[in-house]
Amino acid sequence: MSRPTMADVARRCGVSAMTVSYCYNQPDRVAPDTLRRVREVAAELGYRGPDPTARSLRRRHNGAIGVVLGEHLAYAFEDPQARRFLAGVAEVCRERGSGLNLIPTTGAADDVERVRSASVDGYIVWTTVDDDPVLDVVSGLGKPVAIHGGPAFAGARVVSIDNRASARELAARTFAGARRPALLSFPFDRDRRPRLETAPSPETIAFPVTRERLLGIYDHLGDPGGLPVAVVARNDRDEAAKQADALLDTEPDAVIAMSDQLAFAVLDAARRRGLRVPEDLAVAGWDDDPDAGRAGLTTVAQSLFDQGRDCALIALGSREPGRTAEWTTTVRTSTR
Amino acid sequence: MSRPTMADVARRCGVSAMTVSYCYNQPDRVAPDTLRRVREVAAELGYRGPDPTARSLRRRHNGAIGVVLGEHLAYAFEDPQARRFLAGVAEVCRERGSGLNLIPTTGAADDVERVRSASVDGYIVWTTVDDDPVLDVVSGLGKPVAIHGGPAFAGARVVSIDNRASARELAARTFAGARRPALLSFPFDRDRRPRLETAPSPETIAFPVTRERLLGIYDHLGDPGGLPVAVVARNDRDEAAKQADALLDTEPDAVIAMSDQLAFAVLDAARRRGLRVPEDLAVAGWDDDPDAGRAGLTTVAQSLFDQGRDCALIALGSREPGRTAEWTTTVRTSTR
DNA sequence: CTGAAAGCGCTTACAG
DNA sequence: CTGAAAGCGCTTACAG
Repeated sequence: MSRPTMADVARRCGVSAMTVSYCYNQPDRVAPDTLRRVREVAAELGYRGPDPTARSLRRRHNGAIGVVLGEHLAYAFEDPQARRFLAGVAEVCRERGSGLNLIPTTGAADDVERVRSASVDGYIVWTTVDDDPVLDVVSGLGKPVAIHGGPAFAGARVVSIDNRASARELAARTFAGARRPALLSFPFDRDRRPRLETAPSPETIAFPVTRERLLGIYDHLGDPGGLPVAVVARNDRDEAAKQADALLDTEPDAVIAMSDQLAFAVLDAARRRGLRVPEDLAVAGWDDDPDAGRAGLTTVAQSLFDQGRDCALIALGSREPGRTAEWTTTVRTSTR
Repeated sequence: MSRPTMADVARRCGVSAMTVSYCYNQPDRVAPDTLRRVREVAAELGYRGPDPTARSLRRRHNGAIGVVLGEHLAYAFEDPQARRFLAGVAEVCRERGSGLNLIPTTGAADDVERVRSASVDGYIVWTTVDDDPVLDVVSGLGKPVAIHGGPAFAGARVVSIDNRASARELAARTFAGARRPALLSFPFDRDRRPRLETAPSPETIAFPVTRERLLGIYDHLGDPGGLPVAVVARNDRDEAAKQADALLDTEPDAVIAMSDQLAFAVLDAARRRGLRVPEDLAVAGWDDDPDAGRAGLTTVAQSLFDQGRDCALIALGSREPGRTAEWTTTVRTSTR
């Protein structure tokens, strides 16, 4: 015999399968003697409890949520903010006894099927582009969907700060009195090609968070004029060094970076050039990273951990109305 | 009507359910006209494809592996080696179209049930103790199990370097000519209490990797005598600063650390005290971290990424005999 | 190229 | 306190 089933245990005990089922699901309802017998026989047969898949089918409930990551898993683990977010998701999963299914996607053709065929009760989408086919599939499944950072999508709820408003406020602070503002930006789209642009059009940006922040900055500037915008391949301090340098080559006197990691790259580059911060160069970022205080960095503080929690609650079917996440500008010494 | 099922599509099409099934699973076998009809009707009804749970039950195959993490998820993400390991696991999952289920455990009572009730085809166990009840459950499920680093367990395969041999060799190198060797160690057990011990007994150590490395060091020393052993709470450079200091207070002239992260903590502490490396203090670690070269650190190189791959292949049921992972000592300038 | 039937292993509302 | 029956949504080997 291969793995014993509930029916095997029942037969061997001389009881019905549903009595065995009750032993695992509502042991109080079963006579103590029966319970003991069933447990003995189960141990003897090597039966370890109800098959999770069969149980899920019957209960119409998987006890797991899927987290769709718009990048390689290794990248998601390397990004400090992604880690904080996932830690928040994991905390809720633990509280609720729920499983956590990681689904990395990279834009490949089989992404959609891998996402669809995950046995989960709800989805969280992390880092996606406006036209991601995964959004369409996931939102048509009749399961709850939380999208972090956007885009808004019918059948899904977005958890995000108001990126545009935060960018507007940060620009007002950082670009005050500046003559040559500049921006170090997250990638525009999935190809993640690093480059230097001038006042790019927001419509060309596929990542909603990036686009909203650019829009907020344009809101403040009124006319983006010749705003230099360096685009990094990903949110990594060391990898961004080159683009930070390219940006400083344009001789800005104020730089907004789309994260503290990128802002650190700007501060590193400024130090190499002997620039004084904030006198020669004002710098600001997002996230209020643990190192931001030490670095004196002005930044938009937000809790990715809490946003991870919110997304998990949504994916688990909590009915609370999605509220916009909180943010606040923490002003330190890197701005004038 | 709630979510449409395959039967709904079949009825609406005037075909049998199994023809619809074939449309999704073996479309070549279906007449082109039928295929088109079925797809049309499915789209119309909002049917997105076979239910993953029902399919899994029927096929007796979940298309996912479970990774049991012996710590909070946030910790696993913070440890560079854990990240490399998981990246290796994820790579195989992508190649095979398999899902990846993360199951953090902390020694709590409900760990066992959460692990058992995951709908997965195989397990990987990362960072566990000898008497972990999870090992017992997982190995009795009739599913393939890979344990990283040990302990050996009936019904499971271990993927690991020979930690004892590597420690012996590293000790021979690092402690050569030393009069006062010392050790900065991983935690001994799940309570992860930082402390300073003297020549602790290997039997008191619940984590197999830690124990094997201590044994290898004792092999070299012959008599561990008064070997100072500082124990950290976890594998984190900054958090280990305090224990590194406590260890240097014993005035050793050679320190082996159980990872490069911990070795960096020793180098940091040595720098603060103005000690010359290796003249005053020899230092060595494990892992050959990306930063180890820059730091001139002698270390036992191993690929956690490849070990992650191996574990994933085992968990997916690959029949290859488990081979011991490779390691090699990379000698740099931190030892004499 | 398509279908009738069986069955994956379990849980549930209902009787008794 | 326990059981007979139905059914969760699908796939498969077999006929035709």
